[in-house]
Amino acid sequence: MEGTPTSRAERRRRTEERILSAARAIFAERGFQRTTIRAVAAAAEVDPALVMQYFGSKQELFEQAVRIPSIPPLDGELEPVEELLGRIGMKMGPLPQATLAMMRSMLTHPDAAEEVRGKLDGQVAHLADAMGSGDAELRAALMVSTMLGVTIAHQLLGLTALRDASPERIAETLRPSLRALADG
Amino acid sequence: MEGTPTSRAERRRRTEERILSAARAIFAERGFQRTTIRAVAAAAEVDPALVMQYFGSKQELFEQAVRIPSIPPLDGELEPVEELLGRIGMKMGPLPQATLAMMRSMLTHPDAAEEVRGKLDGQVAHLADAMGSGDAELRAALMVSTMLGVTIAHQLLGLTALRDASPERIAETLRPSLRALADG
DNA sequence: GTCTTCGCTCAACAGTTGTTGACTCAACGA
DNA sequence: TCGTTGAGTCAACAACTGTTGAGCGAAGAC
Repeated sequence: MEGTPTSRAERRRRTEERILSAARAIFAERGFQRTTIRAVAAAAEVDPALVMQYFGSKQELFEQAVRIPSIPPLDGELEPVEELLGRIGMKMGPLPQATLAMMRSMLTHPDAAEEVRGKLDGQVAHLADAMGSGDAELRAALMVSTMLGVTIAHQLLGLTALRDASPERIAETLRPSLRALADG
Repeated sequence: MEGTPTSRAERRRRTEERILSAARAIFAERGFQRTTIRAVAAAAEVDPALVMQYFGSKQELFEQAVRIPSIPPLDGELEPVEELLGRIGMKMGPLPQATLAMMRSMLTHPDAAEEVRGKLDGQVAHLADAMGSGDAELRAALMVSTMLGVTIAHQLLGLTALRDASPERIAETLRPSLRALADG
């Protein structure tokens, strides 16, 4: 029993984070449309009106919830291709809720689609200009698409053959395939 | 101006098909949740109540609309793996609206997710038992996931690098990658 | 202690949704 | 010709949705 456990500013930050956390979880599980402000509020043990007061609209709540702390760009050492091949395992492991929420919504929420397309286009460009040859952009796009497909099948659809495979094993098995795309 | 262009039975079949066609288009474009009975009815130039009278519920309308005429199983000649590799091009070309509707909805509509998972699991099993070796099932699952990812990126997200690439070129570039998975 | 600020709740509005029942009218069988 | 069937419409209900404004009560400033 602390005397004054929460100052006003502290209280605000906590409930705000509680709402964001609940929103991330529900957006990730149901996608944008099927997520209701009321459901988020209930999960955060808060009145629905408070969610509006904090974030203005459902759309802005979504944007805030899926805004990712921006991964440190690169260690700058490895070639992008080698780095991707090295990080497959990590990308197969448990993804942040924000990413899942984004992916879950990208096929039915135009804004999410735009956002994801932009991010993927960026990865493609980044890979492509480290690959050189003529159809590098296409091959890079197929690498990114492959990662996307495996992630969806694994994390969102739960294909039975992938469900109980460890991230490392998936990464290992997938590597030759991506390698084939990386080279001509 | 035909005298009696439409018998009663004929009329019914036509409007039913008109509704189904409109439903497929809108489901494919917006997914299950964002598709409204009213929108389908309007596109079919029909009263919303008629849609209900014909199909009973939005869910049943969806099921009927995405029910695919079941592709002729196989020509029975080629090995499944070779057949997949041969048909990549076709799968990259314009897909039936029913398939697009299914894919569009699979991340946000539980029933669609279940259906797709089942279909993909089937393809995985079919591929896997033609591949033999130890981790065949995992490799088959990754092949299917790759196809899924490329299709999503190409048809639903519209990655810029894939948007203006011809189906044949995509198939050609993707083949070595899938080949690498098919062999150990 | 007082006044103010502000986190938070309550109750409600307005729009949209899936769904339903009563009704109209032309096609059909006798 | 006449009664019946069934395709199609109209108006409405009930539930749910995002969103809003008035108000309560405790933390903070003075």
